[in-house]
Amino acid sequence: MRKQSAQRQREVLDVLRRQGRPMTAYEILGELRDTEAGIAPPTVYRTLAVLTEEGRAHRLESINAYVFCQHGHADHAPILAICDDCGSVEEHADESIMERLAAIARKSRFHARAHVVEMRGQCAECAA
Amino acid sequence: MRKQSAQRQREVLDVLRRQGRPMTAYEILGELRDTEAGIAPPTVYRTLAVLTEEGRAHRLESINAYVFCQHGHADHAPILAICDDCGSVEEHADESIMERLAAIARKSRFHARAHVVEMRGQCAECAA
DNA sequence: GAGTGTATGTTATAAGATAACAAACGCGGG
DNA sequence: CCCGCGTTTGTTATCTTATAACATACACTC
Repeated sequence: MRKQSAQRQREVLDVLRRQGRPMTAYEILGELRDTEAGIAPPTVYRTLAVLTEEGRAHRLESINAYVFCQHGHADHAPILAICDDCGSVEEHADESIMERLAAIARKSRFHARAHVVEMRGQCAECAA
Repeated sequence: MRKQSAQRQREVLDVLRRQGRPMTAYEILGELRDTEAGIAPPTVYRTLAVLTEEGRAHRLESINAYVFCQHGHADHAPILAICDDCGSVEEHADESIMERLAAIARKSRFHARAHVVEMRGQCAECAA
């Protein structure tokens, strides 16, 4: 009755894609429980760790939630614009910001392994 | 027996400055309890909300902690380099990154109210 | 088919944050 | 002066987020 992690990952990713909005780990857990009774938080967190590591999902640090990765951007960190009104997230990429961050890191000899770039505010629709 | 919020804010800021490192809300709470017995989490969170709002302290979204603001940078968001080994934080400012973010927001008509820019990795000392 | 290393499941609890209500203060009008 | 009322602060309880620690099952090799 155990599941291969690859299958778990697909399931979680499917939930995120279906919903198309940021979800907390516990919201995802709730969805998974519809089809699989006894599943517990650590399972979800472990799966999300893999998915975010691989860039197939993103963690929204400022709201403790996760979204499906829109962009197939291989390795550059996403810029996430989070609407505080409707909860939607837009994903952007910008090479120049990443370069600039790299430059700052170089200058202070900081070895960056991960970046977090988020904007909080109102999306176009909610601001209208 | 009540305290003016201004005094509370000074106390919290003093703790953060004294320690010179990121602290969680509960760590700050612990320090405050040394001098003031019955203080509770909401008091600390409320004070931190004011301080971060005013830019006198920063919240580290990716590690749920707070630091004293080094820079007196009036209104531009800080770029925070967090060392995962020793926990130190370096604060940077970079106008061009903020402009670039503003440009991205403009293009998608996103109304940004706050920015989060963090780097996670190893500081110069720990990488040496 | 026993031994061993790794992946997954489970239980329990730690850590972070806030809702909801209560009490104190401060200030303007009577 | 002191009453009423809005605002700030304190308190209790609870909710949400996340993980430690241990248990079990599987996969692979010899």
